[in-house]
Amino acid sequence: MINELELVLTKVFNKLGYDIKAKVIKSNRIDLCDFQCDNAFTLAKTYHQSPLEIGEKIVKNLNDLENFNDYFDEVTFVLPGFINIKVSNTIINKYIKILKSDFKALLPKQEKETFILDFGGANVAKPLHVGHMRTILVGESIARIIRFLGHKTISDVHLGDYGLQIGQVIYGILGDNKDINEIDIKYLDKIYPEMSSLCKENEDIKDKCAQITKKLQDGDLEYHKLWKKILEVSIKDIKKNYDFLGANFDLWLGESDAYKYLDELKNIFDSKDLITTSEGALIIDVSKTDDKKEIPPLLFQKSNGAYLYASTDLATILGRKKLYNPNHILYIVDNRQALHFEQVFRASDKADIMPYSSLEHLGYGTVNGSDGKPYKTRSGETPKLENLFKNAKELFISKKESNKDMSNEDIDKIVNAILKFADLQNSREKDYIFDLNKFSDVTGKTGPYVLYTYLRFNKILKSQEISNTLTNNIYNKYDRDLRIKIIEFSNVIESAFNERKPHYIADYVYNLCVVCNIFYQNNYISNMEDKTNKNDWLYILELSNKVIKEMLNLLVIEIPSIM
RNA sequence: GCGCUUGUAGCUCAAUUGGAUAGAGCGUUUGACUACGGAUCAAAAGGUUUCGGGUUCGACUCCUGACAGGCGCACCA
Repeated sequence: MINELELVLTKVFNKLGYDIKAKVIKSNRIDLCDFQCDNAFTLAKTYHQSPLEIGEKIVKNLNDLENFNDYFDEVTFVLPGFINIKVSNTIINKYIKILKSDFKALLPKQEKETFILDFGGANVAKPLHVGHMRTILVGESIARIIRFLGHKTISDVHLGDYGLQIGQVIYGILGDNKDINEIDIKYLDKIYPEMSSLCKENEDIKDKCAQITKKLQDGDLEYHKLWKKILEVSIKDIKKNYDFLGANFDLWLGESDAYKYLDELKNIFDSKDLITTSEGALIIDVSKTDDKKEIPPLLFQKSNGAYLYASTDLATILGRKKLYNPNHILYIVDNRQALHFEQVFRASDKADIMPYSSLEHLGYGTVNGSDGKPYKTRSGETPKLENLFKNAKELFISKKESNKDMSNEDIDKIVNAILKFADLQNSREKDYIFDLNKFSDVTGKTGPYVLYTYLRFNKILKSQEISNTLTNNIYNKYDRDLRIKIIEFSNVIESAFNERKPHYIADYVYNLCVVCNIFYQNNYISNMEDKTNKNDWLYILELSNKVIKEMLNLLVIEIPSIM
């Protein structure tokens, strides 16, 4: 609808001699109008006239349009320069009908592209924590938004499966004389933190662990066997947790899979003379002459010959390019790695592997506890993700007497909704506070509120006959507000896609539900005598529930059968 | 030290990317059903957007300085 309004206004602009594309936005003053256009200000500047003069001219021309009523109820000029638009029932219903017949009709038409999404990147053998939930939710949500617009996505979990922590764990296993068949997730959860702190205290042990890691990477058979076992056990646990969150990965690859590209990668950099030696290590200078800040060089290979995070990330880009030739690679990774990605992207660009512009680091903020510090349990440990789920579930069940009669499946879905909505309504890139109390919160701006709204309407819809016709009537303010809100959804998805921000969708679906609930409270449908009115409303409700359902899907939230 | 980032109601967060009177939820106070699910709805109180300067018709938003928090800076990932 906004696009069409812009076209109409642009035509008037052009007719008046103003060469500019009109911009229409949602009104900031819904007490005054539905939409507003603020172009009179900018026009005033470029054409050296007063906003008043220009604005009034535009408004007059709009009002003189022959087909004015196809679009508008009222267009007015308000000082200092606002053009306020109230749209007509005709255009509202036109768009409602379009959506009803083709739900995606109003989305922007874009050329189909391939996106690789790199998220979830857990480190094998290290316990999962709340931060992993963040990357999963943001990553999976963005993947679904991209797919909704018709693009192709390939999700890759990109496990950290070949780094120092593996050497540490193997060192621990050997020290314990642990039988390979007795290695399970409980053991890994115990041994990794032990070895990690041991290495911090003892340089010699750390060196030994690094040597083991290097030997593993060089193909040592015994270590390889242990590594395989660690992978098997750890991935099984990771999958269990990621399944609970509903994340789907097309690829379960990791750093180790990038190793086969390292030689070729090195040759590419060598052939372009981009690698230099520094203190025994190989580095790549990624600074640019016009840099305002100093970007340190990328460390490509350690002095002992081992490869690092940056090199495997580059090798991964090379591998992805060869296998899938994507248009974009998106990394949904903690903000703290911004510098790392800046270096990697620059290096990739310099060596013509993939251009800088096609690589995006979608950083997310740190998840903190209610004290504003990284989320910890009372005893000071980082809580395991699995326990978090368990606690959330218990809290939810204790919330209401009837909750314990629900099926386990429904409980899981609602708990998921609580966690995901609480998480995804925050803007992606900022740190945020993860409050356990939010787990038990089911009123207000929460997942359950949205689910409740959907289920309530769904019950009415299922019990009624609905014909697929809509009159041109709009019956009251609540009705009108709902229709306008529904139409907005395509614009919301477009912005969420452009900026890779799922919270736009969370915010929208919540607000849509608020409008729905106000409508519900004020309009009683079931026993209505006016059958035309009744059918129109059912038609609208059916559409709004469809929108809610699709938006929830984009937020990775499933709908339970009952609440 | 260099760099990045954040600062909005008591608390947790938004603000259509420079627009009008800065919006929600929680919490607090007060109301609403012999109706489709009360996990709902209506209303009130709560703000010098950390502080100062600048840019302009207009600034939470951009620039600049201060203050306060968080984070990153080569052989971890």
